[in-house]
Amino acid sequence: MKIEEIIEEKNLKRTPARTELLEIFYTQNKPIAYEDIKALIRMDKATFYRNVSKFEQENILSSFESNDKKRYYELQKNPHAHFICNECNTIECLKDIQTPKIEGYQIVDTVFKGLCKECNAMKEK
Amino acid sequence: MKIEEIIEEKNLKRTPARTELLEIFYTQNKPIAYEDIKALIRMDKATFYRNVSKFEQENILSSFESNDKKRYYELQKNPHAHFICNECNTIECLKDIQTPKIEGYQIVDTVFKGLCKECNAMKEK
DNA sequence: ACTTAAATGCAACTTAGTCGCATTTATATA
DNA sequence: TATATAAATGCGACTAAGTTGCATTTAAGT
Repeated sequence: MKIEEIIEEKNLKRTPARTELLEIFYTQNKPIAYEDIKALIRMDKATFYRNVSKFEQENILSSFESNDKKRYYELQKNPHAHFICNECNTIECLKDIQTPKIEGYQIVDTVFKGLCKECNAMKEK
Repeated sequence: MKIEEIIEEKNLKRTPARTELLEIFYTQNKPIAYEDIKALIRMDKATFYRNVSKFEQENILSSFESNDKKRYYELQKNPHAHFICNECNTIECLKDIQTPKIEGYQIVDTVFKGLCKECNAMKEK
């Protein structure tokens, strides 16, 4: 689906800031925080935060907080779980892991925390 | 296991601040953030953060970040997953959900995000 | 009692994220 | 095509979580 279609489908105003943001989220195929994106965008940070917040309400983006206190945003097409390593702090997309269902709840995102493959192997030695 | 035993088992110095902190974590049987605890403790916030950080290194506590940007800490005895509601922001302990294993990784904590039972039922209507 | 490394308190600092307000702009309608 | 208006933006000030450096205190071994 094209960016313009997403914006219009949700009855949002099609502003340059929003197009710019969604284009970046489409290109970067991983969760990104404001810090990662700020050099690429022209809008004010208040505009950034207001827009991602709106996108989240509209289920265009999902987000989670990482160990570094920053909020990471990602497009909601192809939802998948994430793994945050407590040792090296990298964030990994787990596209092959299916997350469990919980009766009555609606799960939008799943975050596992612990030791990633590399750090875990390191520790075994 | 008693608090004194935990501290000594990990070869930590037994200070009043640490005893106080662990006593609170034992009493409160849910994840707590600095804001929740600050009225109850006498230590400086730097001491709080340095200690919970140390406790985490020693696997006495685990932590995760919630929607409100705050880090929540919880004792590591009886580890279990958590559910954070994107609507009402409550944090729920999922003691009956067993978290999936991932080959090669060590999972310390699992956080599900989405709509809790109440908010999900509300939305169905 | 003495020694010493570790823990603490304090104050200054950093930075993610928010908010109010004046201005601008996308879109609907006449 | 001009106009009205609600929504979006930029700016600047603000909030609060968490960190850091440093001087002082303290737990624990000898």
